[in-house]
Amino acid sequence: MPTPDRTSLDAIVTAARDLLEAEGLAALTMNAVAQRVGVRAPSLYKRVESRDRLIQLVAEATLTDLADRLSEERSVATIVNEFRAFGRERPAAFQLVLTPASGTPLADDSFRFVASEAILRGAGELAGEEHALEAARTVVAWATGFISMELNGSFQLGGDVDAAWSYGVERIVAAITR
Amino acid sequence: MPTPDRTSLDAIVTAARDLLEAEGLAALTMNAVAQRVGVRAPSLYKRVESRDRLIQLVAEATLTDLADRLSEERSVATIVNEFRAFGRERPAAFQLVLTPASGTPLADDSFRFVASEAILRGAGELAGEEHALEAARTVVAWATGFISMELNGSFQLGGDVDAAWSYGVERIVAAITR
DNA sequence: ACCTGAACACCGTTCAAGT
DNA sequence: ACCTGAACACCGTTCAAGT
Repeated sequence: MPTPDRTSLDAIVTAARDLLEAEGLAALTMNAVAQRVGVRAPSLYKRVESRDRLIQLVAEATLTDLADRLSEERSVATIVNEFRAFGRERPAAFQLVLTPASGTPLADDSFRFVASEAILRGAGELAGEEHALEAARTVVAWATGFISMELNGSFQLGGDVDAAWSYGVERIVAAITR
Repeated sequence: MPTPDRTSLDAIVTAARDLLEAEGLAALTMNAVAQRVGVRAPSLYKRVESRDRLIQLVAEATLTDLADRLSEERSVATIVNEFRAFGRERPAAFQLVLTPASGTPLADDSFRFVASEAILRGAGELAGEEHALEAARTVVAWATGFISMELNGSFQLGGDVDAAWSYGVERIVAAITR
C-alpha cells in the first residue's frame, strides 16, 4: 500500500543549505539533514543519490539565488557591491560555490554561466565588447578574492576594510574602462 | 624499556602534505598518514593533538614555503607570477591556505603575515607607503581570486586564460601605481 | 617512552523487511 | 511506494596493555 510522502527534494536541499550556513560543511551530514526534514537518513536516498550530489544541489541553488540578485544591478560597481552583500549574508554558501576546496562537488557549468551574465554585461559596457571577457574575469577575480579574504579573516593587518573595498572598486573599474 | 622513535612530527606533516596534494583533503585521514609513516593511527596522537591540528600544521608549512618563494621576487608582476606558479604546483595546499572552506583549520596569523610581506613591499613601491596596504589588498585579492578560479575550473567561457592573466597584471599594476 | 589492538561514537550507504 | 532498523566499512579518538 502506497505511503504518502513525508518529505521532498526541495525540503532536503533547503535543510542542507540551512545546515551548511549554520554549522559548516562538516555538519552537513545525512543524519542531520534527515532529522531536519523528519525522516531517517536512509530515506534520503530515495530522493538524492549521495551526500556529494546533495552538496552539488546546494551549490547550484546558491548560484541561482546569486544570479537573481546580480541580474537586477546595472553598473559594475553595484553588481560587485551586491556580490559582496551576498557573501556576507551567506558566507558558507559563497565559499562553497566560489572557492570550493579540492574534492568538493562542483555546480554544473550551466549554473555558473547564469551567475556570470550580469558581470559580463557590465564589464562589456566599460571595456568594449572585444575585451568583455578579460575585463569580467579581472573584476570577478578581484571581487571573489577580496570577499573570500574578508570572510576567512585574512585581512589581519588592520586598516579600514571598507575603504580598501571602495579603493579597489574604483581602481578596478578605472582599470578596465577603455 | 624505552623504544626508539619510529617516526617524527616532520615526517607526519610531510606525509599529510603529500596526501593532501595527491588525493585531496578528504583523503588526508589519520589512517592514511599513519600508513605512510609506518605506524598505526593511534601513535600519531603522541605527536599531533588531532587531525585538525595536523591540517593546520600543513597550512602553516605551506605559508612558510610560499613566503620563501615570494621573498626572492622584487616587482609586483614577478611576485604575482610566482604566486600563480606556486598555486599550479600545489593546488590543494594553495586552496587550503588561501581560500579555506568554512570549518577548515586556519594557519596562525603570524604565518600569513610572513607570506604577505613581499607583496606589501612591492605594492608600497608603486602606490606610495601611505597606500601600501590598500594597494597590496587589491593585488592579493585579484591574484588569489584569479588563481583560485583557474584551479577550480571556473574559467569556462573560453578565451585565453594566460592572456587574461597578463591583461590583469598589467591593469592592476597600472591601477595601483600613483 | 613509544606503540598497539580493542573499543566508542560517529560517518555514508545498502538492503531486507515492514506498512 | 516510501520508510525503517540493522548491518557494513569506514572515520577520529581514547585507553589499557604490551615492549
